[in-house]
Amino acid sequence: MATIRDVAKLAGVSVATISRYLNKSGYVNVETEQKIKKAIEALNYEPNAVARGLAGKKTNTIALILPDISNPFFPELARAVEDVASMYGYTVILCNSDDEGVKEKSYIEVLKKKYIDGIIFASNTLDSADVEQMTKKGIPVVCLDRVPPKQSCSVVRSKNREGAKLAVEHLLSMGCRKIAHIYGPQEFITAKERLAGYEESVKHLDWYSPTFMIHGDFRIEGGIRATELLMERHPDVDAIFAGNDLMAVGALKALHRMGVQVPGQVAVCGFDGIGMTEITQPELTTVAQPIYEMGALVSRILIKKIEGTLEADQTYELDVALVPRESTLRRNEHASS
Amino acid sequence: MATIRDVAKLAGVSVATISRYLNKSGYVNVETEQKIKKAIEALNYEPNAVARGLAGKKTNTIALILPDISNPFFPELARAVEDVASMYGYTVILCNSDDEGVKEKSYIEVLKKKYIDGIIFASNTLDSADVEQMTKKGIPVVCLDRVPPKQSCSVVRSKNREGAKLAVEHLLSMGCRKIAHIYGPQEFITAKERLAGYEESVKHLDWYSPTFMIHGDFRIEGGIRATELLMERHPDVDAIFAGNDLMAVGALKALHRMGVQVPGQVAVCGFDGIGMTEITQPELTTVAQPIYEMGALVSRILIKKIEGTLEADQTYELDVALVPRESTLRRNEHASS
DNA sequence: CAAGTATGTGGTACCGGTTACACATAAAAT
DNA sequence: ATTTTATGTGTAACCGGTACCACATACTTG
Repeated sequence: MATIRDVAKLAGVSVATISRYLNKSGYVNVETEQKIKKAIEALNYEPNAVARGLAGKKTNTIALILPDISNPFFPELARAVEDVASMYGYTVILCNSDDEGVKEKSYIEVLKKKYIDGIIFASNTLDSADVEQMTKKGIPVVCLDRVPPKQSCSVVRSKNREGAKLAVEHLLSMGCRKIAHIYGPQEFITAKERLAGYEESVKHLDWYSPTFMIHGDFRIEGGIRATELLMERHPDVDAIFAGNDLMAVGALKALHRMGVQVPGQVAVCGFDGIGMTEITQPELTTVAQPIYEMGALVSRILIKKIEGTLEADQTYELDVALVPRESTLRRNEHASS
Repeated sequence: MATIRDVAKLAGVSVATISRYLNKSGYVNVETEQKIKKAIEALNYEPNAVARGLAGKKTNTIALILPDISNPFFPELARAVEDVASMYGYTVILCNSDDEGVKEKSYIEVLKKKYIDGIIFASNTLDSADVEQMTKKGIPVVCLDRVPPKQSCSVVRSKNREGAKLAVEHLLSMGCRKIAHIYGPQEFITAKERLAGYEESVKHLDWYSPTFMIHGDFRIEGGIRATELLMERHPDVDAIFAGNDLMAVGALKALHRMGVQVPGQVAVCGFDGIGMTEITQPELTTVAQPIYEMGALVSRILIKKIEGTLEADQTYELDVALVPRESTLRRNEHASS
């Protein structure tokens, strides 16, 4: 591999001039430019990114820390992050934290040593102290969805509370009268907000009771167990709003096993809009987050922070959209509540 | 951030000694060791990975180039790769190639500049010339599943032909008599081999005809279209073996739309063993590849090559396993063919 | 007792870039 | 005519490590 000094020698100029040429910083004469071009061509020269990183403390690398890439919510997000990053000339490091603070911290240690330019957090546990520490050390951080908006960094999230309301309204409009909610672990702000939205929407209704709210783990298995518990406790429910799509899938599975018709006897609605919702039978109604857009946005924001184009930390709240599908399709549409 | 020279100064020794201590290379006196430890502690010193990378041409970073992380086959694989990598102290860079040669090459360019230690290819287009070029430049490459085994690098793959035979045999044992195959794009060696396995298994049967082999694109949509075409052409098929799970899901969807019972009228079997197969209705029988194990293995092999523990390029063929589920469950089990 | 070897440490070139600063020249402004 | 200012280029320190080599002791060996 040729180095900048080789190029300098061949072009008959100094390394400084080459560097200036490469970075378009400072003056370079047109003729010199030609000579340099030729030399670079001839030597097949590629500037060494590591050396650049060391000298400039910038590596054009960002990290994406998420709980688990094999959780179906994240691949699309990761794809979006990487698409935007690569568009801007950045490379993406993938980290699976399993939502464990220890792992997160150990990743951060490594990433700092590697002069990573910025971090996207889609993982949970980190408290704002940690984040602040990062940003103070000059490493921009952007958080995604799952972080309480104590403004120590920019945050991209979506309207969970509103989404939950959309779901409940939709179910009501479909004629459902007893709508249960399977909520996710309350450490997740998303789970909390969705639960709150649900509660707000239903608490004034005559059938309302806290026993319609059942805990789940944000995974299929949890959705199954919650649904079993629910149907035992309230055989008369006619709708389940799950705190995320995975649990909704679980609900579907459980109901199918019990021989309960969906949407005939019980309607089911999820939240997130992951691809899976289109392959269940019946297809799953869901409150879709714009997953790809969220990833693209979070990536763009991080890069802007890195490049100094953006200063103020801000919270971006993206709209969610109800995607009505078969799992909530009922004959008596638009019945009055 | 403290540097090695700060530590040296505080400990009253030279940087060389610190370096020796850090890398456990060469001698360091026990007492000196204590002083160094203290100094490191006091300064909260962390060696700079970029500087190390520049000096040692080793970055403890590997790249995973795959077509698209949002293809459900890859998240689990990526997870495995990252798990193993992080266990060995490596960091993983994620690249989505969309199976486009141009993108692959541009990633490779960047990765070389970054002194990446090795590359895992789960992407298609690269020919062995490219791979050879890499390995010659001292960058170890390991290929996954989708690459023709012209031995220019180590390859991890699974037994596609055998898997296809398993699928056909299973369908036959379930009493199916006319088994169609939706094959994937023939640029993919996996698709080719599965097709070959299918053909071998059925060509001696009296109903065999090339018209039972239909082209699909390895995605849900392609599975749907292929199934529609197939059912029009051969309304009498009683089983579909799809070249991958996504197309099997498509088949399921198409059949459901047509009002064809699965497995009653038509049994469906996929290939890959992605998570989706457990959430369809009916659940999908599939020839499961050990996806996580493949990822873990490929990662381990790459790291061994990087660290010189492994020299000879080898091909690892992993076993696949038929996972029988509802989509092929037929009354007349074990009927004779 | 001289030579050889294991132990311990320091000086410094080097990895391959960036960039501050000095210096030179030509054109524009005063 | 002199001072600015814009243009163009080179020298060398620096980023923060690694590792080769020299050198100094303290024991073994022959």
